[in-house]
Amino acid sequence: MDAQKPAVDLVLQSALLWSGMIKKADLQLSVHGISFSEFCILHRLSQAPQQRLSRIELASAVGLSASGVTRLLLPLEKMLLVEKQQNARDARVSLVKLSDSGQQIYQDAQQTFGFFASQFTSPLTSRQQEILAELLARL
Amino acid sequence: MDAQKPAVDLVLQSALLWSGMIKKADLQLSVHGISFSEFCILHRLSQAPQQRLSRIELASAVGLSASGVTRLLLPLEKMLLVEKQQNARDARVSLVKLSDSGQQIYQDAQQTFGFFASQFTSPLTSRQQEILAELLARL
DNA sequence: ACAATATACTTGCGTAGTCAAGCATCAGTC
DNA sequence: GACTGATGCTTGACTACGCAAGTATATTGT
Repeated sequence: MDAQKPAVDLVLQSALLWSGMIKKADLQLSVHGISFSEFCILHRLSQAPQQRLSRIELASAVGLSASGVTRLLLPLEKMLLVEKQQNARDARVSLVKLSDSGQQIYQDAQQTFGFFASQFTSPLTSRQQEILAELLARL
Repeated sequence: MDAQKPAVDLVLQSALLWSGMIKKADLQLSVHGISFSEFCILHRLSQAPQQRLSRIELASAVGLSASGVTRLLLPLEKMLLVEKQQNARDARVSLVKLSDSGQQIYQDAQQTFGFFASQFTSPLTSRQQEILAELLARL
């Protein structure tokens, strides 16, 4: 049981760190009118083939439930950052495609977020960041 | 801008990882009738001097707002896991003290959580866990 | 071909949390 | 000792989800 203490501390420390990180990121991104979750969506879409994905792919890519994605996309559709499209092969899936203006907003937000992420990780050397990424990737 | 990509990926990867981790932890802890946030509260209280803290100390310790703490504590008070106490020196602060039954529940939950945390971190050697903790501590 | 089951959502309802406003109390200043 | 501002906390209104149930479509077994 005592042997578990480092693991417990590691997990709790990390949870605290990332909840704070998300709040800071939200604050930075708010100048573009989007939240961290919305940025994640745009980010995933932007690197998807044809800038489009189904809603469940999106859900797992950003760690949300299907209903969470549905609700997150509503305002993005209203802002015309994404478009709803149909899949010819399967009428159940409704694809989400990054629109031109969505691409534009994403580019701007990506600048902001990239700067933020660099700042956030700046206490580590790039070698240390690599190590960190690799360790996290194993979890 | 391309130089920022590793930092961006690192941050997004981590956010996804920890949101998933918290969901798993919530699931494990649900057998004790508490959430991950509630466990954090009990954990901090248990290691505080006299097992008690003010609400704002608790808030910053678990990464919540003051109002978030007020609301989280309501059910815990109803379940009698914590008690409200007054501070003789300052009538504004209301201290939160871990009750005996709270201590008991915490011990049980801590077993569960310790096991979970060990499992979660098991892909890494303990040396790697140390390195990870140290890197995270710098952020 | 047709039932049974599985998948991709959407929606209603509930919970967890935030922010802003308000209240009580404390600390410093005149 | 009354005024001013900061601090600790609570509450109202809101947002961001999740889960369970419902709908539409696809797939599989017979």
